[in-house]
Amino acid sequence: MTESRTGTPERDPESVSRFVEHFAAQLVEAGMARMPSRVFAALLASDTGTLTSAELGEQLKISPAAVSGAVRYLAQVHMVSREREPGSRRERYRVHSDQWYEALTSREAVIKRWEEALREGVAGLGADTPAGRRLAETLAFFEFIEQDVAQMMERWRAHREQKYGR
Amino acid sequence: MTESRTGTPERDPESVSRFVEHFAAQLVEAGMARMPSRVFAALLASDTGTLTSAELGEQLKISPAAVSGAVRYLAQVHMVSREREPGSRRERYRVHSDQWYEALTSREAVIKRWEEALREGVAGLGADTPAGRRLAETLAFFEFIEQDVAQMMERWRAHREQKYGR
DNA sequence: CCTTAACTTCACAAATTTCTGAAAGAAGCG
DNA sequence: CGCTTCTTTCAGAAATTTGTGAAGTTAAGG
Repeated sequence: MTESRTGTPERDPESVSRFVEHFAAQLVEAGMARMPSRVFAALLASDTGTLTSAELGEQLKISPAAVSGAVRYLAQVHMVSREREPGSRRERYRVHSDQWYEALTSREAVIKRWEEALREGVAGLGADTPAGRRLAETLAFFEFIEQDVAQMMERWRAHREQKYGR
Repeated sequence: MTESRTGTPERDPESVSRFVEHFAAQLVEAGMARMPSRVFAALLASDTGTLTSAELGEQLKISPAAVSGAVRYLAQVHMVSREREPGSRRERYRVHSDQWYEALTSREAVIKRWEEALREGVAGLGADTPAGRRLAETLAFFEFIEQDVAQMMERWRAHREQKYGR
């Protein structure tokens, strides 16, 4: 990696942009809206893991309105958190790894609603019908997953600690 | 559950439809397109776990073209499989639980592409930069998940076997 | 208080996606 | 073969989603 004379590794905007757009495209393909995907990718690729609205707008060439909307969504699904710079009306947005891993894997709210729909389905179709049994088994699967994913995250934390040091 | 005089549990189309639309709505909210979601939910709620194109079209009040498109997508992501009724040009579509649990949890292709994008990002930004390190850790997380999810599915199969008998 | 910087909301134009009807394409069956 | 039944493809109308500029809101700092 090339370095500037200050000792700070240089950030090639070209490389950053290539990653941001490429990674965002994958998120879009997985069902996430375009702006939130791009904003999130930009945060991931930032040095400090935080960016202000203005920085996001400039880097991604989007309006303040678009930043606002994207960030509202990302905060809602706990993929980023918002911070107020003390003594300023400027806002900072941050990716915090642990937080977004959780958001990604558990999707708790989503799974909970799937389970709810399945429970109603079992009740409506009858637990003793073939379809009812299928729905019940699907429900059992989700319940299992939900519980097991929590354990998986613990294993991940242990794994990372061992790999990167605490 | 009420039964008809034939001994077959009755399927109240009203209940079926309520479930189908409700569950499909959750899938849509999770990022899946509307028609595939509805078709999939209808299959889940069917007695045999299979339906023909015509049945799907009639039940969901959609055109043959819409069925075709939805089913093409579902087959592509391995959530349903297509079968040819022997001695007929009629096609049947089937949900097979194991199959779609796999599809849902692993999303192998998706994760692989995420990993690829992250790897390029690490290379482009430099593994020795703060951002590069963040991407590398994210990559490590996905690699860990990918491997652990496979084990989770084995645990599920064991769990189910014990719960429902093989 | 007033000014001003920053974020948010809103209405709308543009782009995209979705679903349909119609036509074309397979494949069984005589 | 050719008739018939089913499925797929395709062009386009309709609906939805997206992103913007402009106006509105909030709060810091005189």
